[in-house]
Amino acid sequence: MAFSPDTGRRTRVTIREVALHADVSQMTVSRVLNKRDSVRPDTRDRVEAAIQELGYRPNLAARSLAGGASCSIGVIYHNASDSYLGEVLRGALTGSHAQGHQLFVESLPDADKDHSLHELSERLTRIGFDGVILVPPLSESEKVLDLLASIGVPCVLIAPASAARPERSVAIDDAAAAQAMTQHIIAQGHTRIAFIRGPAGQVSADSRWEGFEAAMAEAGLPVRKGWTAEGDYTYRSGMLAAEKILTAGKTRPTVIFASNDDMAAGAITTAYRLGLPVPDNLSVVGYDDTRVATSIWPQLTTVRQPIADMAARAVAMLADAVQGTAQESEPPARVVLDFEIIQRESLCRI
Amino acid sequence: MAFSPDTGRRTRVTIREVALHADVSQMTVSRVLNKRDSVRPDTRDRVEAAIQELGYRPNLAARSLAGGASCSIGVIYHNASDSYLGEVLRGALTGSHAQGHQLFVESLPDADKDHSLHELSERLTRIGFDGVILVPPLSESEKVLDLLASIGVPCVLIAPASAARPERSVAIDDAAAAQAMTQHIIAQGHTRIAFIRGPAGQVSADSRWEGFEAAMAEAGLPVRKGWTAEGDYTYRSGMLAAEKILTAGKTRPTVIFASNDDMAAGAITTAYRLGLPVPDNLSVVGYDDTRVATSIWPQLTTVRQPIADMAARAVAMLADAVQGTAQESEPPARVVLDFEIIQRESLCRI
DNA sequence: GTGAAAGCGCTAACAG
DNA sequence: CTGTTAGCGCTTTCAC
Repeated sequence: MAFSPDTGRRTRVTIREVALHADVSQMTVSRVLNKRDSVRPDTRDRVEAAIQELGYRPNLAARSLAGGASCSIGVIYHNASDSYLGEVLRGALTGSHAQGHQLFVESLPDADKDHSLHELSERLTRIGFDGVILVPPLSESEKVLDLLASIGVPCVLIAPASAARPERSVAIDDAAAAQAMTQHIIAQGHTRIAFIRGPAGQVSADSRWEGFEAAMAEAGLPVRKGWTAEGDYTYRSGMLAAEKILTAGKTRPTVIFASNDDMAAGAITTAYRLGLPVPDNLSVVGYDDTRVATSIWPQLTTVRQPIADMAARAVAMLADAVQGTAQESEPPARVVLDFEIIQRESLCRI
Repeated sequence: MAFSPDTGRRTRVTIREVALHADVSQMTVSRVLNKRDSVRPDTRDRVEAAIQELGYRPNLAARSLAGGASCSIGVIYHNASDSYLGEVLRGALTGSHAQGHQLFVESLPDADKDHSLHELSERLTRIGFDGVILVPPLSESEKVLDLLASIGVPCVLIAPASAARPERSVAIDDAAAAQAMTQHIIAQGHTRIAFIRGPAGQVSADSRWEGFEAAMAEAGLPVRKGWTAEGDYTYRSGMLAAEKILTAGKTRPTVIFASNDDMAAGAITTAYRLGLPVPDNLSVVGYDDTRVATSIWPQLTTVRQPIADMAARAVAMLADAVQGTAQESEPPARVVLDFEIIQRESLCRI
């Protein structure tokens, strides 16, 4: 560590000192740092040793200034999506630092009110983001997308984009995930399976439903009307949907598959109220693996989305788009990441 | 907007163009931007007009590079604190951008394992944060604090620091908040009040308990042993605590005050299971105003902490500390922000 | 393969 | 009150 002579306070090690120490030029250090061109192996080793020894860390501000490639990215979200937010921010932060971008966060109080839309429009032009990342359910709001398109701000959706939309997006394959989870449920011996779906018309909700149907058909199991309900992704709607399902007919399902964790949590509460402890008398599974999944009891068997990775990826895509690095053809506009089935206590064998 | 002649793509407006446009020097623009010194009103107006007209936005990278005052700040958290995380990051992001700092996020998988502590220690020295922000419950972990102290990394705790600790902190007055909430409950006509406290020994848990006791004493109400239970801030422990309280004696409390929202949610579930709908037959209140508070039904009456503000403040304090801007005397090492009582549906008059 | 020069956009320090 | 002169730490040209 270097110390400034006057104050004695720590001064950050710069590339210059590393160069001096390794007896090379700054450029060579920079090349090693960026794994660029070819640097002779022994030179590289010498530089890396110096970096290690001096405890050098690059100054991101300097880098992005010199590189000229930095841009300011806005993460826009809406209250209802708070469950993702922490993860999204974490991922976006990681992704933007790696590339030296400036990250901003904006919340849109109410996605449906024109008032708020105008506000967003103003803020957007005032701050002048180079690009914008939309967190669900904003990423499914046609109004917001249209607004962005009219302003001409490039954006990336963290969500399954509807096929009709030209926007870039990063998501998991909801249909495949729901199908995989349904298969997992069936593999546990269940045959009487109920489903709580999300709002009709929302791409992600529709896909999850399709995946469920596909797996049921594949297994030759019936999708009973009385064992199907629609919710709006809230805890409350999960309670109501479960009540409808569990009090419908004479026979009850042995498991309820809810399209998100909040509704699964609501279903569990209803089950208890009806004297059906989970998972002893009824299994419940969720989707998303948000915080509720582990903060309730029993903890939810659910589908995990790699939210942080998705956000990091979104940042990278956005940067490419803004800087024109991405050629019109090469990188796919829609990135699909892998999901994971997380087995916890709310689902048991039968 | 300026366009580069070759590509036709937008090029960011710089301070230079603003200066040209307003017919002043860059310095004057800079002074207007930073509200520094005195600039003649009409000059200022001219500059501001130019900024507006050109749609100028400062380049944070350049600013922090030139200012030399930037530092890299790590936000360190632990799984259990995820409920805050989104808010913390939001606030920290805002605070750090305003001052041009670099923000990093690190998670500590398990705060109690030595293994993980070593890992943190390594990462800390490797990345070389200039300072660190600790999110609860990490901010109450003596081990982590000791580690940080031994490495010599300045830190700010988002939490009530124990009086014995020298660390800087930003928090709300937990005792006062719990007392205010208890008074609010009493004002609704309740006299049979139960309390679910957090882990004994944890500063915040102890303070909340003290606040509750103080308000009860003040109102001349008894704190019954059977109506008191301890939890560990999890949903599960809230269920158990509520079960203990509600099945204890012949008379039941009319309200349960849980020390956090998760436990309150657990208490509500237990209440339903025991045939006591909330809030008709039992009121429940929480603390923190995290996401669960509004994602369950009925929504929780709770105490709100201004988490984002706290984080922003923490960033500012940390920057001061790192840069030595703060004189040993002047700014208080412990900042206390205002809380707020949020009235929702889970508490009703009696 | 490596180095020297020039500057990214901004703000400190001093002049005037 | 305002302008001039230097850089901040890094990367981009170009040379060699």
